[in-house]
Amino acid sequence: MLDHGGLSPPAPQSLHPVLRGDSTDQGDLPSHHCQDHSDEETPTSDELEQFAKQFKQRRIKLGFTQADVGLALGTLYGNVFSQTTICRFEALQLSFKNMCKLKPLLNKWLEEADSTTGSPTSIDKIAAQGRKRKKRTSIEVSVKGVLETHFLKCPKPAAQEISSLADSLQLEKEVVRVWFCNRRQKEKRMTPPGDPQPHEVFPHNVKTDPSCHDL
DNA sequence: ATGCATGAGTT
DNA sequence: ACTCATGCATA
Repeated sequence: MLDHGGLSPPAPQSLHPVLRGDSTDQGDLPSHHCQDHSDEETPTSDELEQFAKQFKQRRIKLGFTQADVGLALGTLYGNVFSQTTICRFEALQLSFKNMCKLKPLLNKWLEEADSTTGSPTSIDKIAAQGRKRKKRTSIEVSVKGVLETHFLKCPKPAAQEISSLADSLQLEKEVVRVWFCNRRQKEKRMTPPGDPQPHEVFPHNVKTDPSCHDL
């Protein structure tokens, strides 16, 4: 009988076919049956955008920090997340697929948080990572500039090129390699660097042919 | 809020 | 060696 009066306001759902023809399929679920549901299922980038915005607003209104949410998700469903991840979700700085995966979780938390008026959020910490993490290498701005220039020229440099670059910049080869990996990931985000709030511009995957030619 | 880093899963 | 999800440490 009708929809359960949960907390879903008449949100304007802009349904637009989000089709991207990139080589590497990210989060394109094959819709077997043409039965579109109200919520659930793969949302569009626009929906994610709106959800993220509302999520942040409500979160703040309820007086929770990003870290609180991440922890709550862990104690509630077993999936602990860091402040970083929550922050990136709100800023849409994750890949489309990743956003889709986290949305249901955060949505659930929202329901609980605003439904439960003053609930004792039992916090539990399960940190046990005895690993020697390398200290964060601070790359100079000038060096970053050089790297960016190279990235524009060739986002996927070969191992040899990385070696040369690392040598020229006086950096560890591994550091340079990781820098390129991270840079590529940035490009794959929903909110690509350089574009504040486009309309529906998805991160187009350029055909990265290994034809960076001579050096 | 963001930069560099790790690790599991792929190609 | 790369991608992808995720986070410690830091700005």
